[in-house]
Amino acid sequence: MKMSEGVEWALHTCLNLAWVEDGSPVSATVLADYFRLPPAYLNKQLQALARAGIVSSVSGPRGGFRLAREPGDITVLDVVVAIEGPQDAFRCTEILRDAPHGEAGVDYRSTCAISQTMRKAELAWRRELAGQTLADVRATVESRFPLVAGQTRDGLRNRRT
Amino acid sequence: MKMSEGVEWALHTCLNLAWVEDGSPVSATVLADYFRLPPAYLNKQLQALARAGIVSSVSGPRGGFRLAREPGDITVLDVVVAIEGPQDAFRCTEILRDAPHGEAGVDYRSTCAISQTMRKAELAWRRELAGQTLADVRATVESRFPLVAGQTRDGLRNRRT
DNA sequence: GAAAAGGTACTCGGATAAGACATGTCCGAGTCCCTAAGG
DNA sequence: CCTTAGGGACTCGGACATGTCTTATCCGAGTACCTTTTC
Repeated sequence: MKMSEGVEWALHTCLNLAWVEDGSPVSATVLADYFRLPPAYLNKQLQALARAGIVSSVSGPRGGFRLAREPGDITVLDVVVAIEGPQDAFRCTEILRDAPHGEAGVDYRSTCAISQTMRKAELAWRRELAGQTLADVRATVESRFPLVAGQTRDGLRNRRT
Repeated sequence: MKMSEGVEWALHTCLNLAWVEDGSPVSATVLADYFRLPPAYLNKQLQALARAGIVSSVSGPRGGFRLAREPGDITVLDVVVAIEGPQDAFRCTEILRDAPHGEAGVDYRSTCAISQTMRKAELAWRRELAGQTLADVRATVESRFPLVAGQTRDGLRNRRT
């Protein structure tokens, strides 16, 4: 059970975008260079974020990506789902149906106690992630490390050609 | 982020073992045939459970697997960790270290706000799974479907050669 | 008849292939900006 | 000098290789039981 590494990239990149005060787009190349990541692959992740409506893309010179919504309206869960997909980690394949007394018409995804337990746990996980918005994370960082906001802004600006 | 299918197999199989009142071992072949699963592959999962001390194995004819502890002392988390491994789904690779102002000596796994958020969510997930023992699951099923316990016992007994 | 040695069949256990998914890369479609020519 | 058409460069977007992990299978090590032989 390994989460895609792109989730980490996407979260940090979204946080960086949240620090760009003017809504000017930042190219995938600049965003990738900031963390020394493969530009083309980060671009791929950003496309997923764009499809999910978290960032909006601008083509052409001076183009790039910007946050499509306010940081307070973007939860960490939104980003995770955008990259990983909406499916749960635990997928009940309803093996009870193949058991001796299994019946074809029953929906074992909802009746099976094990499936319920796993789903309940994932729900708790999602609840935690949905309770943290990008604005919350940004505020946490700014209160602990006040310099970071300015450093990031400058770092991204200097990398723009 | 997909959890191994073996987790579902292992949980259902452990639950079946919890219904074998006498501690007689049940072979992997019988356990696999009960759900029409590939025997050799289920055997592999059972080996992982044995390494984790959840089941104990007996070699030779009339051998097989039995629960190594009381069902009340086996949590769902124990089984999941035995199959999936102890590592978290989200692995912080500390990309902040490669950022412009990143420092080599800092442990970003503990300071990074994003890493903390993800870890907190996984902790909530683990807490849910650790709160459910195999005895709890068994009791839930028995209260809702009183016939299942006897059916499972008979089903496993009949498959023994 | 009882005991012991040997063989046999059945079990787990780890080493070994095949497939699926995440990772990484490349080139094309679209867009804006700059340049330059013409009015 | 102003307008406008054209070229060029830069961006996203999706299609195409590669690596790693899950899935699946196979054969060997070990053990209990049964058979057979001997006392």
